[in-house]
Amino acid sequence: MLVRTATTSEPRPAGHTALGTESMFGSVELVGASIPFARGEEIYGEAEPADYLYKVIKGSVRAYKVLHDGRRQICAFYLPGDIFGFEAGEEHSFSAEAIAPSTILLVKRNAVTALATKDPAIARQLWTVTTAELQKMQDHVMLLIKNAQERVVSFLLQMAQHGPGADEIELPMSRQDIADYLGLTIETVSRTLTQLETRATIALPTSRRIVLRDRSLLDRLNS
Amino acid sequence: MLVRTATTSEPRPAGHTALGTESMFGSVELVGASIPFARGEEIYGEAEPADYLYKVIKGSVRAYKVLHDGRRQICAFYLPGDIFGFEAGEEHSFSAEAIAPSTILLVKRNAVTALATKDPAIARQLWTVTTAELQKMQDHVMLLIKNAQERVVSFLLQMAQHGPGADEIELPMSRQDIADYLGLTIETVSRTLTQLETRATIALPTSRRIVLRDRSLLDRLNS
DNA sequence: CGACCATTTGATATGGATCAAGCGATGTGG
DNA sequence: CCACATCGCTTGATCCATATCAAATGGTCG
Repeated sequence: MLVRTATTSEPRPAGHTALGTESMFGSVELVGASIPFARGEEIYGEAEPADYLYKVIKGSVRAYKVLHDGRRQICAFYLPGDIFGFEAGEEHSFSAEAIAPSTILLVKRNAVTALATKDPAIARQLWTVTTAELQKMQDHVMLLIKNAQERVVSFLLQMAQHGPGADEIELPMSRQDIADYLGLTIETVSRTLTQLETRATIALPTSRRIVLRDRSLLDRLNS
Repeated sequence: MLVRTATTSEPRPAGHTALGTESMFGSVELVGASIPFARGEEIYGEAEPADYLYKVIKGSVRAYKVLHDGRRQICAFYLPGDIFGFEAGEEHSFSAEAIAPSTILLVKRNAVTALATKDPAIARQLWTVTTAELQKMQDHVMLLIKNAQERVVSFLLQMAQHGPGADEIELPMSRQDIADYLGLTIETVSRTLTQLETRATIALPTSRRIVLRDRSLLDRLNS
């Protein structure tokens, strides 16, 4: 899910005219508040009014829903540069929490949409970010029909695309978070990772740090 | 997934100012071609240029992706009134086929987006339809973490919201299509349906026609 | 009627869940 | 500085929901 956003903080090739989200959230009319959140703190809850759009400046965020019986599904992780909080209606359809100590930039949704009606460039950016989100959701659906190993590998490759270090991943989330994102149990995630380590496909220096040892094999396992 | 679109052909209450998709696809500048498709015929394929937006006039459509090994995941069904073909990039990220003989209205995507930059109302509609699509995808993700019975029940209730007959559903798609949408096998779908019938929760006059006998129980099973 | 295809039903296998225990890192108080 | 509690993770044993394999049934069209 973290794959295709065009909103990383990586340098852009010169001459690339990409309508990054910089202008949307960087617009003088729109500067919002940069607010710190503690680990585990709620940013917004399901069914709360969706008055803001959010951008991760530092840290990471999980967006999730809880079923009646307590099962939790994490719909997305948002890392620095990602924008979230888009909603169909006037209310949030899921909750969002900081995974680690995070800084989040808040911008009034009204302000953005109002500006979008005047400035086609802003409108176009909103569209781009939203369809990218749609794409990520579709990818998530495809992920959920795969088997456990494929899910874990897909997840690792997604995470690898975000960080700057190509083959080394620093996970901001717990095994439980990964499990709830992949639709697996914590035990299955753990077992799958040790299995990959045993086969020397990855290395686990610590539980939160993963080194991709055999990228081509991982790509193959990813389908 | 078929739940929350505001684009059914049902009569709207008088005085309701909903920006239906009527104006978007009905705009004089935008009238496109109404094209007939045979059962099983491809409307567009994955990775083809996404030059059009589509609206189902008659019939039904399945949008799907196929994994390397042949597993097919149906991402969405589109019924009369539904609009589809939104994409993040310049290419379709999945394929679309007519399930039954269908009439599809095609409109140049360029024309719509160009018009959207001039007409905020059109832009707003595009936004609404896209976030509704996003919502449906999220619902689909939540569906895929449920057990077989819950998935089938969710599906039936979704389908029931579309048709005018509250408790009687005419399915346009095969068991295989349902299975590929729910991430189950055809056998599991069939067994679950017979099980619901045995318990008098539904009736199956024919395999394509389903009567919801105990709506409150179904609602409870849906979570 | 007979061929074909979709659906249902039955028997068995299996991947991942569940239940349960062990382990390692981190932190706290004596 | 060291017992000891805590928490997140890993590992093991068993169970179960759904997949898989296989066959029977039923509906449709020539």
